[in-house]
Order: sequence, then C-alpha cells, then structure tokens
Amino acid sequence: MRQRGLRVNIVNLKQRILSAARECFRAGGVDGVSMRRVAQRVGVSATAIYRYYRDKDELLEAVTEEGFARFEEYLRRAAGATPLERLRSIVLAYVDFAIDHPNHYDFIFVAARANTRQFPRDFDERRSVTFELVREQVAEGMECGQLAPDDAPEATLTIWATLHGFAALYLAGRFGTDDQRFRDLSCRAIERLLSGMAA
Amino acid sequence: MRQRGLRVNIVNLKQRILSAARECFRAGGVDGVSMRRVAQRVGVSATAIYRYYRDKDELLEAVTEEGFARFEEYLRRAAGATPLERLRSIVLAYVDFAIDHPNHYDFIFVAARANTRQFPRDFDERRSVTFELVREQVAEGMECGQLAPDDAPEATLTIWATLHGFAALYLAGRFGTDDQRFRDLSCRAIERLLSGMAA
DNA sequence: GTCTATAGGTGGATAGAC
DNA sequence: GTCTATCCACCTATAGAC
Repeated sequence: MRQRGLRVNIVNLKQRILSAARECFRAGGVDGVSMRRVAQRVGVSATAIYRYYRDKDELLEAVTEEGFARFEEYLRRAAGATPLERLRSIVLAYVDFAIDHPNHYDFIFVAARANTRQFPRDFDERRSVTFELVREQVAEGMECGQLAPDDAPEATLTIWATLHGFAALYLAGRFGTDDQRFRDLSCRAIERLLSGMAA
Repeated sequence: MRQRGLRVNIVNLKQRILSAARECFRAGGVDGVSMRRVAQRVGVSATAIYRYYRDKDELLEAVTEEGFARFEEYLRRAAGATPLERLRSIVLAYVDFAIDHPNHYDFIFVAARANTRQFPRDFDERRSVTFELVREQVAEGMECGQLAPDDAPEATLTIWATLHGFAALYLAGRFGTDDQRFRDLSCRAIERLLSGMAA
C-alpha cells in the first residue's frame, strides 16, 4: 500500500515515452517524432528521455519495430479455406495494414531511398526480414493460380508491385474515402492479374 | 563589347539559382532544398535569392513545376503503330520517368499525404492536372484490351496502381539495378493484367 | 543587387544542480 | 531520475549597410 499515492504516474516512464512517440509517429510519421515533442506529450523534460533511450535513433527504432511487428501480424493472420479465399485474405491483410497504419506502411515501403529521409540503424536489415515474409505469403497465395514454377520469382514481384500500387495510391487519396471499394478493387485486380498470368 | 568582362557570371542569376535548386532537389528531394544550400551552390549569400524568389515556397514551386512538365512530356511522347505498341510505350514512358527522375516521381506520387511533408502552394491543383493526363493516357492505352465501357474508370485505376507499384518498388530498390529487366517486367505485367481483365 | 548582421524558429545532445 | 541551462547545427526570413 505504500505506493498508493504514486498510482498511475509510476507506470514505467519508458513505456509512456514509447507510447507518446508512437502517437507522434502516427500523427506525423518519422518527422513528427522529436525528443522535445515526445517529452512534452508525456509531460517531462526532453532530457528525461535519455535515461531510457540512448539517443533519438534508439527511440525511433523502438517505434518502427512496432510497425514491422504489427505488419507481420496482419500478414500471418491471413487464412482461408479455399485457395481463392486465402489469396483474398492475404491481399486484404496487406491493404488493411496500409489503411490502419498509413505512416508505418509509408515508412516501411515508401520512404525507401535512404538519402532522403532519416532511418534508424539497421533499418535495411530489419526491413529485409519483413520483405521476405511478404514474398513468402504472396508466393503461397499465388498457388491458386496455375503458374509454372519458373514464373514464380517474377510473378511474385509483379503481384507485390500491384499490391503496393494499390496501397500507395490509396494513401495518396486516389481511391477517395470509400475503404470498402478500395479493398474490393484490390482483390479483383490481383485475381485478374493472376488469371492473366496463367493464360 | 562593354559587357565582355562580365561574361558567364551575368547570365541571369535567377536561372542559376533555379539550376542549383534543381540539383539540390535531384540529390535530396524536397528536404534537400534549403535557401542556404542553394545559395552556397550558386556562390552567393542566401539572402540574394529573395531578390528573385519571394520566399522558399516560390522557389520550390519553380523546381517542382519542372518536374510536372517533364513528366507530362514523357507521357505525351508515348506513341506506337499498333495498340499493343502504344500501350507498351505508355508504360515505358511512365516507368522511365521514375527511373530518370526518382525524386520528382516521388514528390508527385509518393509523398502525398500533406501532414507529413512540405509542399508548395497550390500543389494539389497542379498535381490534379498531371493526374488527369495520366488517366487519359492510360485509358487510351487500354483500348487494346477489349473492355466494356463500364469497366473503364475502375480498370484505369487498376492499371495506374500497377504502374505505380512497379515504379515505387523500383525506387525502393526491389528490382535491383537491372533497369531493363524492370522495364520488361512492367510491360509484361500490364499486358497480363489487361488480358486478365478482358476475360 | 548583393552583402552582413540578426531575429526567431526547429532540432539533438550534454553538464551539472537537485 | 528528473530538472534547467546551455551548446551546436540548421532552417526561413527581414533590416539596413554598401
């Protein structure tokens, strides 16, 4: 009972900092995360953060790691009884992540040229892991199309590009605000692309 | 002959500033353009720029306008004897622009959510003009597929998304350094997508 | 027309008091 | 552990000398 008076405030400052950083990122992407802004949101001074994170890079790494992990969850959750349902599920997992976490999607897939933006250390390596998962899942999803094994690497890249195109154009506002239409169009496009490839 | 001694230096400082800004943009995108940096490249003080451009926004507008114009040139240059050749030409115009002017492509299509980046005034309006041209060209290129007129808006968006997906994944380095392979895959994907849609 | 000086803003990071 | 004070770097933009 001694700690009664401290209550909420004691709850791991490190976690509250990460939480605030997450919110900043959600609102403004990488550029929205600054030590000062995060600290202000928590209600502490900017320098307090350095007790828990060595530098900004480490904080950014924590935030973006959450994004990677979340995206991987979405992908792994994909499932379906028939091959077609499974394909549809994978497509939706992909585009839904873009809908739900636009700045994370943007960070992982879009802001990709290093000279232009700020990235945490080891970003490329971390991203490769996620990319490999995308490749695997897409390759699995493609099994419902009758493709010669030789086509696989090229076909996978093609599907992925199309998925990304839809996600990116959605984020750019080209599909308006009708998320459901966007999801439907994405699925249909992939199905048609596959059937075109099988021919 | 009085001006002989001035020679090169006199050549419109405004143009030399724009030139320097263009180089900065090419190297580092929007974030690579700062008044100081541009000025340094020209060899004048930062404040000299303000004699020719009211503020940074106006300079940025000049730089990005070049990008829009260039992209439209690429698109309009597309031509072909047969429908299929024409389609291929449009696809290549699109992806070649992304190859040749990555930061302009990125600026026009990718960095699209306003809350995250810095954009010149009237950027949205200017971009709409270009987008409309893309839509037109893609719609024309699609004529080689036998699509019902009802499908047109949806099909156009689908083709565009796929084009963008390829361009964006290329910029992200997912196609390696083999530009020719990237161009071929882009064309093939669009052709297959169309044939899938026609079915 | 171009300069220097300067104002006033963002940002990351450290030293040292408490 | 958290603070204040501070430094440094970079940015846009203005005022006024030359």
